Amino acid sequence: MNLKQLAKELNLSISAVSKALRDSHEISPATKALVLAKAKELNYQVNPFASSLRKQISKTIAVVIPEVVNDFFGPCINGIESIAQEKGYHVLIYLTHEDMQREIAITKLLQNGRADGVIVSMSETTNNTNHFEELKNLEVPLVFFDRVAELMDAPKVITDDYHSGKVATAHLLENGCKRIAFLSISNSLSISNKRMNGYLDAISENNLKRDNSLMLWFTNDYATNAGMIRNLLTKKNRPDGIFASVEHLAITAYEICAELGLNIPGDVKIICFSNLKTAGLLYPSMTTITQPAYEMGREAASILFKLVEKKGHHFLQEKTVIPSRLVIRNSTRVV
Amino acid sequence: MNLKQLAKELNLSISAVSKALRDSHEISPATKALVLAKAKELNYQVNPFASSLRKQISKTIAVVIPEVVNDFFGPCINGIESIAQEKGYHVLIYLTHEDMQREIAITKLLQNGRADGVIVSMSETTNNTNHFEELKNLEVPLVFFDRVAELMDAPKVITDDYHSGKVATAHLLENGCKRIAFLSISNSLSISNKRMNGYLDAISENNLKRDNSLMLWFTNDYATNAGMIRNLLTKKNRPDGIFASVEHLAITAYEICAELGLNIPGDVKIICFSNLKTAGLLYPSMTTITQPAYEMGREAASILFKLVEKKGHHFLQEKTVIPSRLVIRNSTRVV
DNA sequence: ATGAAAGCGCTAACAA
DNA sequence: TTGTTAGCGCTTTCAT
Repeated sequence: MNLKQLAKELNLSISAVSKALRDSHEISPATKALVLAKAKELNYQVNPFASSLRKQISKTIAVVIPEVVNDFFGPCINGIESIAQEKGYHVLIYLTHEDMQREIAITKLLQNGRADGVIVSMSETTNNTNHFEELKNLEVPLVFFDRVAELMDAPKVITDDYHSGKVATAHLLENGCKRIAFLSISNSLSISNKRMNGYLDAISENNLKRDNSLMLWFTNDYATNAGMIRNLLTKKNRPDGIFASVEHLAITAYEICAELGLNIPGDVKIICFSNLKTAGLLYPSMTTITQPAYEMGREAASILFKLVEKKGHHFLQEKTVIPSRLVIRNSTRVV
Repeated sequence: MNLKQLAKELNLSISAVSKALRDSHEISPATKALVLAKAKELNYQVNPFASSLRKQISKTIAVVIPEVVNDFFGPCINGIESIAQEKGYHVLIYLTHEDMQREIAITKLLQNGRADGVIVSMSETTNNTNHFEELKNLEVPLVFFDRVAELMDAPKVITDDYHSGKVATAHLLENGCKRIAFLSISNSLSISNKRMNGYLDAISENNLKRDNSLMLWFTNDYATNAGMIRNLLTKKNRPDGIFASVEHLAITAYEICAELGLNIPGDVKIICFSNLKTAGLLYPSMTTITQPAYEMGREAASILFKLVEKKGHHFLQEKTVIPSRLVIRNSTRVV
């Protein structure tokens, strides 16, 4: 069923029908009604390719991400898709599998107008951004999120690690902690440092003294880590609060507490970063800070659509920082 | 950059260039080389809309799923996308948010050839399949996975719950368990029963007697559930193995064991269904059965492409059952 | 081996 | 208010 057939059925010209369907002001209400009714009756749907070819608009955006295996990118897709659905756009998904070569191949595919805009979270192995620059030069609107190309002149959506660190620490302070340990891994310095600065500022703003013996950087070896935490928790001046910047360190701490007979949250309060939906279930007495994945997806999509709708006008180049969420899960137990 | 411009640059006709680019046998090797070189130089990319319009083929598939928030649909997308990328197809994602009305709206969007085929996992609220029948009548290849439309004549990819139940139970038996409890929720009877039948058959095949007091169906209330498990574990003939058909029941059991001073896996061995990547980390002494989400995605996509490539020939209508995986996580501890 | 031309289905400028 | 027509860029048949 196409316009031609529909027009014939209605004894109207193709263009009249086309205009009626798009609610053009130059078509009489009566005709419009007629056309709409017939279109519905015959289940007419515009051919997206003809339309896109003619209008040079795809009504489609592309999302280029590493994988969809963790608790972050899934909700991101949800956020992006929800905005796209609102705006009547379609969403193409491309996975790089953390491989720069695939990322390059994918951006090639997007150089021909298949998508009106692209949302990207870069692969781990990506060490230059020429392929993204190419896209940009082709006037394809581009928004980065989470794993952003720092040096590129394009909108970026990231979480606020400093703020998260501060909020997490403040939460423990508000709950009576006086000696808060900061547990971190050292492999992504920028994030760790931001979180640590939040931690330090929260402490000084509460007129407490910084204690370097409470700040620990961990390895990739479980036994070593467990030992470090055991040391921390058995010394006479042990912390009454633990802020773990990574989930697994919190879990280890959780276990060591159990081993040492320390009560959570009675003796030690633990807070950590986690996007695990079931974290509350798993650790009823642990508080978590959640990356606002869904919101980041929505924000990235919103920015992209602004660019798409004013195609070529790169008026929005700054970084958008979305605060993480403090999720206090220890009050309710959901089963 | 389009064919016309490229042809002009080369002093060739549009059709010659087009043919050369698609490696037609009616173009001389010399010309082909010339064309390819120029195309690369000028970064020519075919316009997908013109091509699709002309060929009536989109080189795109659509995936219609409820959400991407859990540990199941994420890996599914990975599986689907990996096959699509191999085949040179693009992947459109549509989320129903468990809402039948959205699902209907989405299937409407797919009635105009935008996708060459559709992979569906139905929304919870979907109570009839007219919208899918419509798609099918339009000769759009359709494959269901996980949440399948039982009554529809279309390929379906599901997991093998009976087999999973059997394997889980057998695993405990092989590890010396004699009295294995079966913990289940009652809200999805079909799945529960299948898993239970696997459990029962494994038991009888090992010449053990069925003990109905070891089979428990739980509620949605944590306290009640905890009480039931506490009862189970404190009676004199307590089980030495627990097969939980749902993750949270296993966790509760895990906690009650701790509370009662029962050793895991020394006194009680626990196995449960879980797609949580971190399950092994969280519960080093617990074994899990994993839904093969990634494989299901790949399988669904494979079947779909068979249909797409022989469009209209619905030669593959049977159910594909993919066995779940037994993941023994207690041997290694990944941090 | 190359080129001319029709047309996929739609939109929009222009005519009537 | 409605109709005519010229493409959007590509593929493909048919001619050369």
